[in-house]
Amino acid sequence: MRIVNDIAVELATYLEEDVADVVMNLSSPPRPEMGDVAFPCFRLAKRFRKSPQDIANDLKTRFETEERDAAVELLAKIERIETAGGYLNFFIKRDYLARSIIRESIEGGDRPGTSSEGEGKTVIVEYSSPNIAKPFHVGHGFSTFLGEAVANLYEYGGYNVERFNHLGDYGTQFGKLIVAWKLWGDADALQESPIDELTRIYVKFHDVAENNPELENEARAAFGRLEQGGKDELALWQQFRDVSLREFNRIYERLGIHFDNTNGESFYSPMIPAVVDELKEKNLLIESEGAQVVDLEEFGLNPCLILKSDGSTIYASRDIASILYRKREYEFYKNIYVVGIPQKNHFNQVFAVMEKMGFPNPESNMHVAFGTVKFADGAFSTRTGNVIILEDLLDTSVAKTRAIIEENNPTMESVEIDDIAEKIGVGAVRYTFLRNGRERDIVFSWEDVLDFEGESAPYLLYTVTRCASLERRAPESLLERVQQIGDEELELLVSDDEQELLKEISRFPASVISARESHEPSVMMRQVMTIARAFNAFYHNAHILRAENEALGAARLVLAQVVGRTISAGLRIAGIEPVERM
RNA sequence: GGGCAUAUAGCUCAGUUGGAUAGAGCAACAGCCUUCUAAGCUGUCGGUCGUAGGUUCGAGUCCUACUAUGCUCGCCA
Repeated sequence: MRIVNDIAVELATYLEEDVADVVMNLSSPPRPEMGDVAFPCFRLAKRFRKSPQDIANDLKTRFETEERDAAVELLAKIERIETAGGYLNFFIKRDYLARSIIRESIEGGDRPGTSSEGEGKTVIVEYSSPNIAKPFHVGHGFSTFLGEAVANLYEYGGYNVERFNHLGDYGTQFGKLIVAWKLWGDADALQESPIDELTRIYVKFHDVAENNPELENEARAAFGRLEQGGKDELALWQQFRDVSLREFNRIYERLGIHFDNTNGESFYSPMIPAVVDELKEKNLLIESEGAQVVDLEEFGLNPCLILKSDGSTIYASRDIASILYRKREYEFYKNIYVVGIPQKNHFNQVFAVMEKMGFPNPESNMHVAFGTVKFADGAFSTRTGNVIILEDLLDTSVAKTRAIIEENNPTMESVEIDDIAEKIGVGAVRYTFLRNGRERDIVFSWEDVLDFEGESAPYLLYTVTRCASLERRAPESLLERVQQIGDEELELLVSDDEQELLKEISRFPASVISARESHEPSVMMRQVMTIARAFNAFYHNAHILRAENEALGAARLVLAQVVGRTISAGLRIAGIEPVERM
């Protein structure tokens, strides 16, 4: 709400403080009957040597008697000012509040609260990053959904976003796969169901290696040959990579996610010698137990391993190479890694090495960490097959959605149901990963993911369909009136329900900014949920198409449209596609 | 043992740079479909904010210690 800023400007003038500082202190009272905007005066008590209550009273008087034009103009929009226990509470005129919030929201069109703050700035978001030859389970889903939402949040702020999928396509694990394939591989099975076959031999490798430790050495040797460009190894690696990528792309297609860059670890590996040279040149590399490390004691971290004792590379060296490459090619403003919490230490080390190398703005590299998806009795494990494949979860969710739609809409055509069930079912899964703070672990439960009541994506989508349905059913004359809605009509939205809803709508843009700055889509998600709840209460209590008079009906329909557009915008940022009916 | 997280209602979680009577959803219970979609709405029940100190006019929020849990601590990623 712009008037909040106007109030802050006045207060700042009276108190001779920065407007920004005053804005920070303004808040909303806990209950609507206490006002719309609150200013706590406690911290001013020392400065003025008065009680907060007295200061609040002085400010109230000052507001009410000030004769400057700006102040008079502002006061005209304020119903009254009250003081209560050290708080200065402003009651904004309801008609003004209704008109200004709706106008402000309409200005944003389908993207309310969008901005151009990021113009000319490139942000790299690395996310998803599955490992070749391993199943795409719901743990990868977390990175995929969170990363996409973070990328969307930056785009919404006008940034140029580069979506990176840092494929895990290199490392000792491929040595293991190569060895395992030569021992037990089945070419037909690989064509039939590549990930299953690769997982099978990978699991078998670990089983057998437990009693035959020399297999591990063979695997390391095989990876060494791969890195040296060995023909056999390279051909196998390429094949494993191709078949895996085919499966991953099917999932990304379904999710509507498109990466700008899918260079995996293998892409950066050849750049490592240059990194090693640079580290040597800067005297940062020291030998330790046969390996090459960078000491990070000054950062309170353990040494970062750059080259293993056999001279082959490791993930830290690949990540360092990738940062240098990205800076060179993209001149990024931020380089964001959406990777699980367990790798926090790793990224701290890598970023510390960057700082030691004299990398400009080392804090532009950041780790956006997220919690672990696990079962009640422990973490997922590919080796034991104790995982939930993301596609299975999506299919189950879509199937359940379909059953509900069929029950509620006996006449709906099958193709339409397919389309809607897919969007809602997938949306419900995505929402599960975005609803809470990202660093929280998720204990997987079918029951929770498939609960479509209360705080859920279907609830939000249902609210959107209610708004859409109103528009479909509205008579032509009302729609025309809505097209050219006037201030005098919008000013009719003064009931408690309407005012509450309006205030929640007005908070959406700030929630998007906050979500972006903290890389927490949940912040925006919650605001959207609050708007939906407020709308559903309003919808239940008030008639819209059958309002007391047409002017009020038109205003309420505009309100419903604004709600629909705002929730839809939030859903799209979350990667969830709104539907018209369900 | 060192480091980093986390601890709020029976369960899953919010709680804005420290501010007014700590909030949602689920579960349980009681209501609301002849009325714009009941995947909805309303109400009831439910809390020593892990424990103990400290800072402050004021602490769920900041500091210290402790307890519990999780992650991590070079040749996997």
